[in-house]
Amino acid sequence: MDTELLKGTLSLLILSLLSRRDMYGYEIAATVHRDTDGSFTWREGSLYPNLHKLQADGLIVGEWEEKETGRKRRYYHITAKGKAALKEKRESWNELCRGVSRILEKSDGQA
Amino acid sequence: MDTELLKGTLSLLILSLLSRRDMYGYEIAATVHRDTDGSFTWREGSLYPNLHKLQADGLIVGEWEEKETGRKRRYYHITAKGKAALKEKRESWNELCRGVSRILEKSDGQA
DNA sequence: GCATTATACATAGAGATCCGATGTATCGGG
DNA sequence: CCCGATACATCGGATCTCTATGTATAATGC
Repeated sequence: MDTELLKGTLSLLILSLLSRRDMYGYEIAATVHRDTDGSFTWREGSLYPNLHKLQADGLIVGEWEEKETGRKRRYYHITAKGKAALKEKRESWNELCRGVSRILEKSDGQA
Repeated sequence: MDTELLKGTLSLLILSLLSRRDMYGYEIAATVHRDTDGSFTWREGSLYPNLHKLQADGLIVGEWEEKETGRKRRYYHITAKGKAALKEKRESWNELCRGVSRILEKSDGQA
């Protein structure tokens, strides 16, 4: 996978996942990895700074939770502002797909 | 349009356009702008450095041409290496679309 | 019991990309 | 004759993701 193409999709997918339910960082990465059959593998160096940024922008909020038997995890919850941002990012994504598809289809069969 | 998502698509689309026919820089930008109904607007600061890079990597070759009545333009031609790279980038793009779609669809209706 | 692996968070530095600003020069229309 | 569109180019900045590294705890294997 050309990782360069991934840029910008991280925030979109994190927000999308958190719209399902609250999750913690490690769980988010594992879910994406599983749901894409291993196509997407996010590194800690990409994931955690992005989560901090989304929180700083007020799109998500994180809270430490210590389960009875488990270890400490920081669960993230999407905010109203985050849901609005998700809607916009979804639309941007669809617009990007449409645009790229049009160019690729017009050039099809000539490569 | 969230320009962050555009990253990585520039090279893909340039190669795709040049697989139709030879084009010069300004024409490439104008074609993309037109074919996407204005969704994509590439700036000179993105376009020209990228063309130079593609040429440095041997994926395209450029040649100055001075038409009888026109001004000087640098026409770019895709190489065999460029066509191979285009094929790979197309596949990466399809993989990205599949992956993102899966995540978004699973989360649909909950945002 | 003890070592290794998986879980779980975090940051620093490097590399790559795209954009805004700026510069040069030519061509055509009013 | 000026101005906008055409046509190329570069620089610096902002942003993103990755690699590498660090800390700490729980579970697993032997």
